[in-house]
Amino acid sequence: MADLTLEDIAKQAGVSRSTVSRVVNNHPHVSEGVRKRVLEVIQITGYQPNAAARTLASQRSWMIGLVVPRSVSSFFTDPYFPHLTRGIAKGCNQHDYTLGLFLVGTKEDEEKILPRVSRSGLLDGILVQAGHHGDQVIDRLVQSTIPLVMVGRPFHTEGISYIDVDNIEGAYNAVSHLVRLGYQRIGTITGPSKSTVGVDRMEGYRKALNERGHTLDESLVTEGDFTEAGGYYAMQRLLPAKPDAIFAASDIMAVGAIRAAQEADLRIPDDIAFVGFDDVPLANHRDPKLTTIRQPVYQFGFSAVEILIELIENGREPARRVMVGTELIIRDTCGASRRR
Amino acid sequence: MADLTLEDIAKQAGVSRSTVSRVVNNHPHVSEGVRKRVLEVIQITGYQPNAAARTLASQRSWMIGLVVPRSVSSFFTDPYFPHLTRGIAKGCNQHDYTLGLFLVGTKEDEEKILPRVSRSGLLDGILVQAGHHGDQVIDRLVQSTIPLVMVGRPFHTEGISYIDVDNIEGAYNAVSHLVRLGYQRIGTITGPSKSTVGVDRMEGYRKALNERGHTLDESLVTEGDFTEAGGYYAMQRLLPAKPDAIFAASDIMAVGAIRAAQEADLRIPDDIAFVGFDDVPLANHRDPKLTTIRQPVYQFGFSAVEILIELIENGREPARRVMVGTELIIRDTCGASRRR
DNA sequence: TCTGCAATTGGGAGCGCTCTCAATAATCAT
DNA sequence: ATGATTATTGAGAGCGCTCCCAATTGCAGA
Repeated sequence: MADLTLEDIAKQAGVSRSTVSRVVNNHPHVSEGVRKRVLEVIQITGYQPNAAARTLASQRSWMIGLVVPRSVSSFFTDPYFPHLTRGIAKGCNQHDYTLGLFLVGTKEDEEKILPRVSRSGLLDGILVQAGHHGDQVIDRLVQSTIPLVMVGRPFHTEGISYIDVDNIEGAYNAVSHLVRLGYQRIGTITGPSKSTVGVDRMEGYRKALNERGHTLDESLVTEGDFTEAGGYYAMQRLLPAKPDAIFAASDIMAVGAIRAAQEADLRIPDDIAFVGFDDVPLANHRDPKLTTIRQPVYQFGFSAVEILIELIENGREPARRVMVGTELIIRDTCGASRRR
Repeated sequence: MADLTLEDIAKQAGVSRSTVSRVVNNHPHVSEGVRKRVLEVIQITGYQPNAAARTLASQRSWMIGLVVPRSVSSFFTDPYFPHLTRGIAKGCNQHDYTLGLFLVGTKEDEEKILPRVSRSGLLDGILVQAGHHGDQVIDRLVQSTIPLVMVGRPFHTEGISYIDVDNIEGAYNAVSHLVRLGYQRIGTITGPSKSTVGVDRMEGYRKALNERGHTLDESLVTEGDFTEAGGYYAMQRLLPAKPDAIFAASDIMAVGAIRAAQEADLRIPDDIAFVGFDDVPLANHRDPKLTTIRQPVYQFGFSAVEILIELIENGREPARRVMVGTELIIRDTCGASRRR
């Protein structure tokens, strides 16, 4: 099964190594008869070309790496990652790439992983999940020469390729929806201001209020960290300002915020409305069901791979930028069904 | 930075390729002076040995693969996976292995992935997440010659190495706890009977009832699928049998079951008690907080890697088996604080 | 000083593939 | 039939490393 070489197949098929190589790689200039015969031998023997030898000779590993920096702590808590990973895995599979996973957990991990991913002969390209501003790994990776696509927009974008969800527009739509429903004191629980996700969703909130003639009240804005507990405490901070609606920059935070609101004996959506962001399954299983912004995470991962492959094949320049749209999912917590 | 070869380093340090190789691989028989000089050149130039060349020459790729079969659908819904993956990634990192991720989503994925993982020169060993009985990928992988460790016990274990959580004991402890608290009609929502996890947790339930003089009432047993919705419907099926306590084979199902119980106007734990399994963070953030069995998932993944590496280095025979223990986490839903 | 031995170093083959280039075979126009 | 042209095939070098073996060096003991 294993450990057959090109030469073995060649011998069995009565041709040369070169010819077998041509067949395996689907190159032209092989007569139909020979191609068929070689294919047959390969079929029977179950021959698989040796990955290392192929990589060494062709200088292409057909492997890409997904690097998740240390500052991406939501790896555990957020269903975002399983879906992203699935999309990426699917993309790799479909294009015959192997996926390497590099999770940076600690500073030591960082020291081991950085040299490894930039080592020649291992990866053809790298996908980096965007993290916090100033993350070591991201900064150092970006200046390597290997093709690279950021998943999520980084703070500094000069010359670097990325794919991102249109967070500004998503947040804008969420908040506009609340405005349209007539809410007057719309607060927000933002994501970390050290991440572009956090900043952009805040920007969308700001934009929606402005365009629709609301003034931004600082007492209705507070920062969360994309965790349930973070949302809970954020809501407690917001409560004194008497908001009648909240846009939470993530569903998980919305869940925490709702818990805090309920503990304060507020009814949802009668006393206070909520819109989240992400559309995690959880949000659809609770009562009341969460109105939210859905992002196509699976597709997002899949596309990231395709962009990277395009980069690998056609060069890094110019940098590619892709934005993907979102969708407003109206459920119970925004009160749309009972108002208007 | 990249594309330096051993030969380049050798030239710069005024020694031979062989000597540099010895230094890089920390082999003996290099004089201190030479070693220092070579190390210096490597330091300055940022040389990294070419992975493919090394793999080809040494027949070791220093890479292991994690294969997640199609029948493992909980990949998305369960926090188990992020933690497992983190543990595995940590193990790889610490032992200087690269981690390859192979998620099998569809039948087509299967056809692409199977040849790839068994291709020589790519992986030194494979970790396979246990899935359902009869899963193609698992069966075919197991009979390959490459070192392999199953994460979770498979149905047929002859000759194969695995690491597993002691599910029987965990479930036994959970149910024993309920018995001790005096509950009389203890029901269970099991996992799929096609998985050993499901079977074992059921076995623990059975064992606890038997040993403590309860008889097993079939109307108090129903099968779930490790999802929230599955738990919800399972609970609805159980309700007519009037259980006063439920052991759910996973927290996620417990959450669904609790929702169903609450909709039926049962108070928890006064009217009905719950114990889950997994200790997902979610379970600790809700009200009432879930009593559960904690499994050391991170450690589990880490150990799996170490077992695999041991296999790679010392051969597949004999098969290694490791069981890891669990811990009962007592919170609100079992009613321990108000009873006894 | 010389021999013997161990420690250190260098040279060479080879891992299994790709890819260029030359050789051969097949095809066609003349 | 002949030379020119093109399609098919094979040989060989080389990708960058490891590892064996032989050569060299250093040093202790006689």
